[in-house]
Amino acid sequence: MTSARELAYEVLQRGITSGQYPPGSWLREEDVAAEAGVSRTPVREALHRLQAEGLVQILRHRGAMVVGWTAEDLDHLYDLRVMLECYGVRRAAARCDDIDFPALWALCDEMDELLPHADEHDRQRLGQLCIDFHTTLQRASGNRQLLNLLPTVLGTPFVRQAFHHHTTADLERSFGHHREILEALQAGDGDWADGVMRAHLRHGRRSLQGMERHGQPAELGSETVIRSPDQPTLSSSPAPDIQTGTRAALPSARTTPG
Amino acid sequence: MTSARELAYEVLQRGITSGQYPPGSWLREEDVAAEAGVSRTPVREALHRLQAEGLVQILRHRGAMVVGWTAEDLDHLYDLRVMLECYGVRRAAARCDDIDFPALWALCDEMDELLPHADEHDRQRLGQLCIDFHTTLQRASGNRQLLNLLPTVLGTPFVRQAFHHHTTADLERSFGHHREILEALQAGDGDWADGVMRAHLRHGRRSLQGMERHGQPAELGSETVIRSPDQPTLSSSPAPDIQTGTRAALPSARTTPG
DNA sequence: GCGACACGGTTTGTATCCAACCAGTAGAGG
DNA sequence: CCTCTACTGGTTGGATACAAACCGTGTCGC
Repeated sequence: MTSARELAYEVLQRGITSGQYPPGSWLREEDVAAEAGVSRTPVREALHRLQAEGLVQILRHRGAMVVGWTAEDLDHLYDLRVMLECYGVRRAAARCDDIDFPALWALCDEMDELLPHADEHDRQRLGQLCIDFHTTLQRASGNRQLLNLLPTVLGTPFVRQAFHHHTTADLERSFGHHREILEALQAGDGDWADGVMRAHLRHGRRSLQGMERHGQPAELGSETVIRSPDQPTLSSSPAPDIQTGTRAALPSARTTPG
Repeated sequence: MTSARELAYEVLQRGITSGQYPPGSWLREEDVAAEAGVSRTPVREALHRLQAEGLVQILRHRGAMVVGWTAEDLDHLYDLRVMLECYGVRRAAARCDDIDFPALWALCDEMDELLPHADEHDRQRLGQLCIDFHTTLQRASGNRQLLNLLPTVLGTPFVRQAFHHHTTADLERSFGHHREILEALQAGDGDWADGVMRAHLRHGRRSLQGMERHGQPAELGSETVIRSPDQPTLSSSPAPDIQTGTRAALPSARTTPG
C-alpha cells in the first residue's frame, strides 16, 4: 500500500520532471493536494523532502518555488556523482560478498529487454531501473552515509528525465557499461570498476549535451533572485542566493521527446 | 523569529546529540512535542528531516527510532567529508571572488577567542562556528548540489559533539588548519587548500579515536535488526538493513566531557 | 503626481480531531 | 503446557479547522 506522502511526492516529482511545473513557478499546497487526491499535510512533507533534494525552494509564508537548473548545475551534479559513485564502487569491489549480483544482472537483463522497442512509458521505466541499478550497487559499498546522499544526486529531474534524451545508441553503450562494471566487481578489481563507472557517468553527462537547448526559459522570475531568509539549514549564517529560472535554465524538458 | 518546526528539530538534534535519546530508543511524537512546547505536526516534519539526514529511522505506524552509530560509520562519514570538502575547496580556490573572506576570518577570530577558556556551552558554540566555517567555505564552490549534501555530512551528532571530545591542543591545530586554508585560498592555490583540508579532516577523525569508548551500549534493541519495509527512498527496491544500537555503538556520548 | 499607510484576500503554519494500524495480551482450543 | 486467535490499548497517518503572515490594491495625505 502506498502512503499519501509518497503519492504527493511522486505527483510533484513527475510534475517537475515533465515540465508541468516549470522552474520559477509556485507550487501551491492546495493545488498539489487536489491533484494528488490527498490533503495538504502529506503535500507539505513531500515539499520539504524535495527541498532537501534541491528541487524546490520553500520560502516561509510564501510557498514553494521550483528551482531552475543550468547546464552548469548539470556539470556540478555529475561531478558529485563521479566522486561518490566511484568511491562506492571501489569499496564494493573489496566487499564482493555484499554485492547482490543476481538482482543486478536481472536489472541489466530487464533494461536490455526493454530498450529495443521502448516507448515513452518504457523510457520512464528504464530511468527507474537505472536508478535502482546504481542504488543496489552502492548498497554494497557498506557506507550508510553514502546511501543517505544518493537520493539527492540520483533523484534529480535530469537523472530521471535523461532517458528521454539519450539516443538508443547511447543507452546501449550505457548498459554495456553496467555489465562491465559488474564484471569488474566479480573480478574484485576496484580500479577497473572505478574506471568504467567514471566513463559511464562522463558519457552520460556528455550525451545530455543537447538537453540544454530543450529547456524553455521560465516565464516567472526573470532576473528574480530570491534570498531565502530562514531556510531550515544547519548553518546559522544566511542561506546562499539561489537564482531561479532564466539564464541558460534547464527546465526539465517536456514529456514529448525531442 | 524561530518556527515551531525548527524548535522541534533543535530539541530532537540536541536530545540525540546529548544522549538524552540514546540509539535504539523510540521517539514518541507526543513526548517530543511536549518537550518542545509545540504540537505534533512540526515534530513530525522534523523527524522526517532527521530521517533524511540518517539520524533516525521511521517505521510506519510504529514510530521513529534513533539509529546507532559505529566507529565504522564514523570512518565512512569522514571519507565522504574528505571527498566532498576537498573537491569544494579546490573549486573555491579557482573562484576567489566568491569567497566571503571577511566572514571566514571573523569566524576564525571568534573561535580562537572562545577556545582558551571554553566551558561546556562554549564548546557547543564552537561546534556551530566550525560548521558555519565549513559551510561558508563550501558556498564559494559554486556547486549548489554540494551545498545540498553538506547538511547530511555536517549535521551528524559526531560533527556537532566532536568538540566535547577534542583536546584543546587538537582544537588549536584545527583552528590553525582553518587559517591555513584561508591563506591557501587567498593565494589561489587549490592544491595547497586541498592538502590542508584533507589533513584537517583526517586529523579531526583521528582525534575522535577515543570517542568510541565513551559510548554506552544501547539498552534497547540488542541484536535487533530492523528491516524498514517502506522507507521513502527513491529506489523501488527494498531498503537496506539498518542495525540499531549495540555492537560498537557510538551513542553520541554524554554532555559531560571525558 | 508620488509616496506611505492601511485593509482585504490569499496562502502558509500550527493545532486539533478522527481513522488506520501495529503490538502486546488474554483467552480458548489442542 | 503450548499455540493460535481475537481483542484492546496506544501510537502514528491523514484530514480539517483556525491563526498568523505576506502581497497586492486602494485610498489618503503631501
